[in-house]
Amino acid sequence: MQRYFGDRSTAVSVVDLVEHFRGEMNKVTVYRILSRMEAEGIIHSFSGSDGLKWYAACKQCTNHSHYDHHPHFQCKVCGMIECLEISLPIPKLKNRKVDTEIILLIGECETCAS
Amino acid sequence: MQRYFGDRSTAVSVVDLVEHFRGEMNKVTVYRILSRMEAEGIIHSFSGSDGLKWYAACKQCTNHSHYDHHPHFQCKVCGMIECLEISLPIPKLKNRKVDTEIILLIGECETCAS
DNA sequence: TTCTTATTGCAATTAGGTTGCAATAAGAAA
DNA sequence: TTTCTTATTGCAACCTAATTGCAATAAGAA
Ligand SMILES: [Mn+2]
Ligand SMILES: [Mn+2]
Ligand SMILES: [Zn+2]
Ligand SMILES: [Zn+2]
Repeated sequence: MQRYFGDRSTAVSVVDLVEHFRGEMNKVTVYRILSRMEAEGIIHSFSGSDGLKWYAACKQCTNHSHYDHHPHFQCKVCGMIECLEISLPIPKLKNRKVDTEIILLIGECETCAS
Repeated sequence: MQRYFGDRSTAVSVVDLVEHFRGEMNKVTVYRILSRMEAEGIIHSFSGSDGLKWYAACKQCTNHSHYDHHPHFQCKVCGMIECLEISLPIPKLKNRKVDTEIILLIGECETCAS
């Protein structure tokens, strides 16, 4: 599982992971390893637009602080999701205190757009 | 159900709706009416940070075009979600075509912050 | 009324995700 | 090596959101 995330730069849904490791390990084990790796700061998770859970490798996270508050981009054609190493400004709202923003940009990736 | 959304300015999760109309109508009916109202442009839906489905009244939608591409704000204390009538700039990405952004701002609402 | 379509209730099912518990694997201590 | 202890895994069962099939009822048009 460690190797799986080490070799890829894009995110992967839990559904796909369970399918990928089917026959090799139980789906409960997949969920548990993912939880462990997230707690250790190796990967981070987020919800896709359809509500499914996705995971991706962390680039600058430790088990004490997750630097995973970055936007993600999903291609509406092939479904691929990738982490964006950019930081967008958090808008200020009157009478409300905003401290986090969850952003999912949707469009077409390089492959699907050409 | 129409009245329910007409009287409120915040979003409501489907779970809460099913609970609210329990005894009055079947949960399947709740889901079906919501689908219908969304198709008619009366309400719009989105996923919360936990993956649950939420609905809110549309202010400028028709059955032909949904103007529901606005950010939402969720209070991490009371869980309330509201539509934000602001539009944030869609960032440009190299080699990718971005046409939609799903944004959920998280923080504390006026009531919970004071 | 009669025919036709739209809506609803209920049970069953699907799908993502979790929990309990026993079995096994891995490590440390002796 | 042997023994004790902890961590990991498999499997079945369970939970909850959401969907589907189908019969029953309601609503409208003819
Ligand atoms: Mn990421
Ligand atoms: Mn909204
Ligand atoms: Zn693509
Ligand atoms: Zn609040």
